[in-house]
Amino acid sequence: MKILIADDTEQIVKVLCAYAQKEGFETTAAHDGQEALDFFEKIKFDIILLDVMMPKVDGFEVCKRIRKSSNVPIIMVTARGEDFDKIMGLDIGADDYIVKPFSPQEVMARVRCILRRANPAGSVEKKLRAKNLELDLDSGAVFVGGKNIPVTKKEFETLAFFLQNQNQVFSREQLLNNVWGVDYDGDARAVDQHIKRLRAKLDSAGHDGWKISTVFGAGYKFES
Amino acid sequence: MKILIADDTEQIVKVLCAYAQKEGFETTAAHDGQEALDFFEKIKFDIILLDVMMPKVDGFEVCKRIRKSSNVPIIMVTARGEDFDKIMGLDIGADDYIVKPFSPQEVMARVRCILRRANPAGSVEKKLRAKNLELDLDSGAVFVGGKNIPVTKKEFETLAFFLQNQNQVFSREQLLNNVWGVDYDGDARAVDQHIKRLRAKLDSAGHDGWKISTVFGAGYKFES
DNA sequence: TTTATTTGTGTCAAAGATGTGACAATTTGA
DNA sequence: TCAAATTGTCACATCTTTGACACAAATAAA
Repeated sequence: MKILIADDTEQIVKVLCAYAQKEGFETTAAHDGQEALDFFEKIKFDIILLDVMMPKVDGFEVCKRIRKSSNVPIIMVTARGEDFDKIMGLDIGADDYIVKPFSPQEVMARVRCILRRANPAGSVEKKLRAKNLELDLDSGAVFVGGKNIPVTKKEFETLAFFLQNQNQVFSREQLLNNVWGVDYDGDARAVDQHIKRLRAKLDSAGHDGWKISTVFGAGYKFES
Repeated sequence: MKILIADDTEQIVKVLCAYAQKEGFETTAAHDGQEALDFFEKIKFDIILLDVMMPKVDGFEVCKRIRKSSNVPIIMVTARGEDFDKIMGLDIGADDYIVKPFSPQEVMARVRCILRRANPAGSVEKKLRAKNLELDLDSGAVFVGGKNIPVTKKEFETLAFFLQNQNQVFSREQLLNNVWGVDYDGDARAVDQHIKRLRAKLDSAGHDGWKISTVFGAGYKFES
């Protein structure tokens, strides 16, 4: 699943990309309308997120041009609710719209909703797997060898992030950025606690060819 | 089975289409009265849903014009209860009407009801099942292990929604949107009360491999 | 070996989420 | 219209999660 995220605010792009990746999307970021159109020509996306106010070519125009050649789902992002009619009116052709400020979760919920609607067969992969470990993103459930292991929200998100980036070392700071959010400012050792709790739960369930390992002086990685 | 859904609010059209599709309808969406009439000329629908307030040609007018050439079942949707006489009076010729805000499930129940009335022979019993739990969508009855459990309307709708989306976590807000209606604005904790009351009733009836479980920090899900 | 740094882990308190009873508001039915 | 049933709000008790802290254990460096 590929998603194009177009917004001229670097911070927003980063956060949304992070979340989209967490859900298993391959993300592409554009910082103005022209760049968005360029990417659209080169890559076939499954869904597109467009900010209305962007340099060079604004979101409305990008949306209209894309619609000339594609029915790819488009979600518009705007700072003002008044754009509603313009966006949802038939002349633009967007599928949904979101008003700033929004939470990344809200955005991803809309994305999932749109994709589910566009793909009723359920061709969206909602599961993450590694050997005998399985995460169900819909139910928030973790299975080891088919056995359900109850985990908390943060533990689940942490584990999901590792599953999506296997065999890669992440520093505590990187994990905080990706799982907790870019503007989280707490003790990096909080990560340790979650790793510890995850290990305890997963250990008791019995591994098979995978583990969360410590890379001394660097951070943690999920090995499989 | 083909259904025409005419409403100028994109959000409402989308939700209703999604529900209708889930029940096996082929859906067509119109966003104003003229569009609705155009579709009516081209396609033979089994039932038509008309919003009263629509651009270009309002729902009353659409209904009247359709009635000149067809007896297709029509359900009117209105924001005010005062339109009752106008809709149900013989001068219009609608078969049923629904007042906003409504829940998508309520609409589909009316649709099924009208269709059964119009076509008694070809009707199919609509039932939802999970293990020893059974919901009869037509009568609104709940059975656990064959034993009837009396539940209220909202409780039934909540449970029905869970049955249709098993093993998926829903936030209180999502449940409000899907069961209470998209433009319902009340305390999200109302959901808690219904869950609590449902649990109490279902618990006393004896489960078997299923339950409504709490996902801390996320919402509720129906597990089976 | 000694020392400094990093990581593992038990404990705990604060923040926040949920369960629930009481009651008010609303709807339904007679 | 009144009474009963249903639904939603509020307040409060309780439970969960989470992250900070302290100290022990492990690792790397000297």
